[in-house]
This record gives sequence, C-alpha cells and structure tokens, in this order.
Amino acid sequence: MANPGQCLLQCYFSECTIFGSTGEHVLKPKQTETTHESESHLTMQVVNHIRALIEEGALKPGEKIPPEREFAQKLKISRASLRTGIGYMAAMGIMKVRHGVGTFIAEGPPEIGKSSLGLLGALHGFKSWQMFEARLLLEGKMAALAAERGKEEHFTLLAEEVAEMYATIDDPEEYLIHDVRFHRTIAAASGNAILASLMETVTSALYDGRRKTVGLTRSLKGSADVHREIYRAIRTRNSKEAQRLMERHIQSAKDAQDDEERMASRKHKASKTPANGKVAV
Amino acid sequence: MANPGQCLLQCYFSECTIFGSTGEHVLKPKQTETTHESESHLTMQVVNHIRALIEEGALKPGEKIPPEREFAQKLKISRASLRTGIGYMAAMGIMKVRHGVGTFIAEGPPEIGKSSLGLLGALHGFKSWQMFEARLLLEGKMAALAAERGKEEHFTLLAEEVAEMYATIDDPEEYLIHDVRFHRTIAAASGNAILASLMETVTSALYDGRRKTVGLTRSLKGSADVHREIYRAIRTRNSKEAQRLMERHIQSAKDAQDDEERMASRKHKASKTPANGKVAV
DNA sequence: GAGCTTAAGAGGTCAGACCACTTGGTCTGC
DNA sequence: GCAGACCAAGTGGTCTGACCTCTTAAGCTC
Repeated sequence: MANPGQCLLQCYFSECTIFGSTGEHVLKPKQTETTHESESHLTMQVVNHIRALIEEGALKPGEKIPPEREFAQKLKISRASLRTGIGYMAAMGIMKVRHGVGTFIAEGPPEIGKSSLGLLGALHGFKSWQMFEARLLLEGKMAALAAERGKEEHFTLLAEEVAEMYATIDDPEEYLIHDVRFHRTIAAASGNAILASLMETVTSALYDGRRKTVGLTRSLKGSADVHREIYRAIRTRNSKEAQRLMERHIQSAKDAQDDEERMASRKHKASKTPANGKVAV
Repeated sequence: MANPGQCLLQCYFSECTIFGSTGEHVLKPKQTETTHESESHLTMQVVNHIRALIEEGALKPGEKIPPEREFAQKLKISRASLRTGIGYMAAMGIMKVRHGVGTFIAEGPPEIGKSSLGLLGALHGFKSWQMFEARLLLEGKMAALAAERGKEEHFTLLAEEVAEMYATIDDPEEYLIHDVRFHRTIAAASGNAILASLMETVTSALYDGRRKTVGLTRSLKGSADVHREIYRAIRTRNSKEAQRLMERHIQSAKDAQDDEERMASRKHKASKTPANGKVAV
C-alpha cells in the first residue's frame, strides 16, 4: 500500500545523502479534523518531514540543517516554502535560525513557543497572579518529584548553584542566572520533561513582561537561604517539605512583585485600566 | 523621545485607517538578550505590531485582518515578510489562516502552539506517562479551583455536558465531544486562563498522538458516572473531593491507555525501541 | 603575531507572476 | 420560481530569481 507519488517530499527524500534516511517515513497527508487545521500543505509537509527526521534520529538537538537553497532544491520545493516551514518550527522553539550562520535544531530547555504565552495573554487577559498560581502548582509539584526521583548528579548541581548564589549575593544579575538554573535543575530532577517545559513557558513569559526586577529590591541573602532549605529538603528526599518550601518561595516572590507593582502604580499616573491588577505580560 | 524613523511599521501605521491606532505603540527594537533571539527584524516587528493592535483592542479574537497584499502595502513591507510574521503567529495558535477566505485572530480555547508539544516531544523524549502526570496535576488543581471559584453559569454548563454524555453513551464520537467540553468548562471555571491553556496544550498533544481511542473500549456509562460525581463535588464546592475524583478519573484514563498499548504492542511486532514505553506523541 | 581586509556562505527581503481555494452572484433548465 | 451548474472576484499559497545583510574565517598588511 505504499503508493508512490502521493506525497511529494518523502519520495525525493529517499535519495537525500545527507541524512541516512531510509525513505520510510510516511507523510500523513492530513489527519487532523478537529479543527480545520490551517498551515498549508507544503508547510506541514516540511514540518512533518523534519519531525520524521528528528524522530528517527537523523537530526539531533544542536545539529545544523542544510542551507536553505540546497535543502529546498533537495526537497523539490521553493526556498520560500521551505522557509515557511522552518519559520513555523522556529516559532514553536523547535529550531533556531541564526542569520549568516545557519539553521539548527534547538537544544537546551524546551520551551513551548517563546512568546506564545505573552501573545495569548494579550488575547485572553492573562493576569500576573495567574502566572504565579501556575508556577506555584508546577514548581511545587516538581520540587516534590525531585525529592522522590532526583539522582545524585542533580543534587550535586543543585548544591553548586546554591553555593554560587551565596557567592554572587552582591551581583543581582549574576545571582539571577543561578537562581534560574537552580529551578531548571529541579525541573530536570523531577523526571518529567513536560512539566519542565510548561514551567519554562510560564516563567519565560513572566520575564518578558517585567524584565527581571523582582527580588533585586530585597536582600538576596534571604533568597539564597530559602533555596538552600529547598535543596536540603530535596536532598533528604523529604518531598512534602520540598513542596511546601517551594510553594512558600514562589508565594513570596509573588508578594515581592505585588509590592513593587503597587509602588510603581502609585508613582505613575493612573491612566487606563483603573484598578484591574495590570496585565502581567 | 518619540524619535520617528527608528521603527518602520509604527510610523506608517498611524495613517492606517482600518484600525483606530493612535500610532503610539513603540516597537521595542530588540530587547531579549537571554537567548540570541532569532526571528529577523521584520518578522518580529510584524508580530509586535499585531500584538500591539490586539493589546489596545483594535483587533479582537475572531476578527479578520486585511488581505495580505493590502496589509503589506500599508505596512510598507513585502508580502513575503508579512507572511513570515503571520506564519509565526499562526504557528503559535494566535492566528488562523484560511485559504481563500482570510486571516483571523484566533478565538476559542487558547492553546499554546498546537503541535508544539508533539514536536518537542520528539526532541526531548516525552513519554505518555509524563503527559498524564501533567494532566493529573493541572486538571486536579483546576477541579479544586473550579469548586472554589466556579460561578453558577459554569455549573449550568457542566450539568448540561453531563446530561449530554449520558445521552450519547452509545455514540463514542459524540460522547467524546462532550467529554472534552466538560473538562474545558472546568478549566474556565477555575478562573485561571493560563492553567487552562497549559491543559489544552497537553491534551491536544495527547490527541494528536493516539487519535482518540482511549475510553472507547470501555463502557462509557462508567465514564459518565465519574463525570457526574465530579460535577457534584464542584457544585457543592467541595474542592478536596473534586480534586480527588478528577485525579482518579485521569488515572483511570491512563490505565485504560496503558492496557490498550500493552495489547497493541503484543499484537504488533516488537520492532525497534525494545522495552522503552513507546513515545507518546 | 595582532589587527584589518576581503570573500564566501548563509539567512533576510523584495518584487511580481501565477496557482488553488472559497464564496457569492449569474445563468440555465426543469 | 427554484435547483443546480457556471463563472468571476477575492484571498491565501507557491514559485522564481535577484539583491541585501550578517557571520565567519582565510588571507594580507604592518
């Protein structure tokens, strides 16, 4: 039932020499009927194709795909169409495009569509407190999971980051880096990449909104202490305590931001959006 | 400090007659240094511009944007560049493009980049159980929140969907629709649009993966009963119970899928991926 | 050897033509 | 008069090929 000619890309791809494709992936022509599903034929075929390459291991995170002109020719489609497909995947954070260098499969913490949440927020009125509620839930749970499932290597990393935090207590910018890494490590230790992605998505939206000021106004010493306590709870596999501490930590971060916001709104003019707690992002 | 000429789009846009733009949005030229941030200038400017239009209320969900040729001319950019920007937003689910009809701002349940999770899954090895773990967490929490914050109108909708479920117990396809709606209504009742989006993202990835077979093999009567119980708990504002029931519900859905998978893998050949619990999506 | 210059390679943008799908109005036949 | 076929306008989809900008590294100069 392998009718050739139905899908364009697949067939040509079998003669692609760059990837060891055995030409076996079958491009599902169109299988989503839930919504009409937009994204024209070719775009989706490109996406599905690259996806197939990834799934069969021909492309791994960090690797570079062929130059657009070359790739397009190989796939027997125009460069424009290929670019559409690449753009689609870049938008979702699957690929990274670097001007003058090349296009790469993304690596690092998966993040479900960078600004996605931010844009959606504009549409559906996401509020700041909702983000924190989501973080509270996600990070709390992940802290508990990390305590249950974490491996030695994770504990080591966590300890390092805590140490770095104490060391950079006078350098907010540097401190922030380790703060983020600490939370990411917990996410990794939780053993659930999906929850990690969701967290990454939410927090990145938070950062985009208010370019990192929270926490800088308060003593970083206290913050570092909290992280140390969280680490200890995880280290001793006390999941309940880890969750409790993490939730308290997030909550206090929220309080800090609320304070700051109240301060700012008092200073500024009370232009539009009367009392409505300021759109988060 | 309103230096004209720095940003291309903004200026021209002030003479756009279609939207009542006051030409006030300032396109941030480039402000994310966390990652190098790809997505060329123009693309991002288009995105930011439409985003600004949405934020200031000039564009609302469901509305149509001008035809590409016209819009591109108005923005003084090429149609190709405009399309890149639109494609970017379409990829994130912010816009829907309908061939031969037009381009629209998305409406309905916000979903953070349709296939995003699916693609990411291929990259980072998401497993089925992780999805369920995420659903368990998200939906459990939302059920509890719905019990606390839900409004009468939500309760009404929930009751309706439960009734429809019982009514369509012999029509799995139809039943499924109401099942999904029930869960979406709970998400809405939770009062946290972000959590709702996250759930939508996870579940849609689930569906894409294994095109809805789960649950059809089992009696739908039992499923409807469970939903009815969940509804009751929410209705009586018993958040603990609502959460408990919801979590049990998701868990049993997971069990059902596991069974099915075990069945399927027993039938099929044990080709590659030896024991590794099958990539979910 | 340090620093500048230059050229190759890659992505970004543009312009205009043509294709494919939707929709709604018009025309024909019953 | 009404149903169905037909047609045309509008809109997104794709193609082509040219040119611009950025990055990188080799090569040159001092």
